[in-house]
Amino acid sequence: MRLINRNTDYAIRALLFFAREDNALVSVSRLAEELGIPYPFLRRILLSLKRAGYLDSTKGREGGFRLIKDPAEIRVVDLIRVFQGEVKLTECFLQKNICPDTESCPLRKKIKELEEIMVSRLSSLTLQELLDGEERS
Amino acid sequence: MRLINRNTDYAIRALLFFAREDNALVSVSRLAEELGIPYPFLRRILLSLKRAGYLDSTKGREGGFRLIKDPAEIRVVDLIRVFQGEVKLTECFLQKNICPDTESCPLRKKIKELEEIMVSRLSSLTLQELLDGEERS
DNA sequence: ACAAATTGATACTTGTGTGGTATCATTTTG
DNA sequence: CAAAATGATACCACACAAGTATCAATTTGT
Repeated sequence: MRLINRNTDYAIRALLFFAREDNALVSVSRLAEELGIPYPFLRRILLSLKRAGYLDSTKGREGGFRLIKDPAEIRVVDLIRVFQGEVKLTECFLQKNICPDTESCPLRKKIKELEEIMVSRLSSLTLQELLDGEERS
Repeated sequence: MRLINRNTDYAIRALLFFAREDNALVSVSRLAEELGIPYPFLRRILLSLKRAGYLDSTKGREGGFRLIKDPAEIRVVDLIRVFQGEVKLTECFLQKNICPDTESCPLRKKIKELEEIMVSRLSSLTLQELLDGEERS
């Protein structure tokens, strides 16, 4: 069971790097080298982050990506949503035929409670907080 | 992202059925029909539950499985462990090369916190509680 | 002008895990 | 002694995750 997948993980690392780099323009090739992430994989991730509004980019030689959002306003839960979809602990099969009635199933109710706790915690976790955590250690 | 998979889900439903049936001997074929679960799949699940100490069985005609544990002592977290392994939100890749130092990575620390909350909540959730929840609704 | 270096877009490959099936052996009982 | 049950294990199919490859468009240093 995995809370965040590789896409999300890499995305967070990349955004932290951009933030530490003081929002400078950084090319994928440099970033891939710095972070030890496969170049073509990272490229696709940065494109997604751009489409999601976290980065902008300039093409051509000397081009690259740049952070355009305040780390204090980048929430981990939203990054998870970009790469993995909504945070739902009760996926697919619990719903359909077997357990049609959401409200009456006590197991589903309990899992739903857990889900709400997770989402609320993840919602309050921002990249800024992760940056602060780095410095302190 | 899924907290419990199909094995665990079916296992819980099966154990609840045994409990409601007052620990009587029930054959896989009957149980499969009652719960609408594919027979051979359910069979394998019950075998696992037996090996894990929740059920015993008698062979032969008129044979079947029987619950041998108090629902108040069957914890959902342990059932998850049987079918999905330890509850770990930080699986595989966060550990190895990329982020070798467990303690210094603020993201891992946060995820670890979440994991502890989940495990503690799941540990206090027993089948008896699910049974009580059913009656009330 | 033009080649090199970059982003944009998307299709492809590969490995693993989940959900489910099939088969054969053993045991019990009407 | 056949039917019906458990015991054990091998196999199959699909989905998803992780990663690769390719081609087009854009910019810039020389």
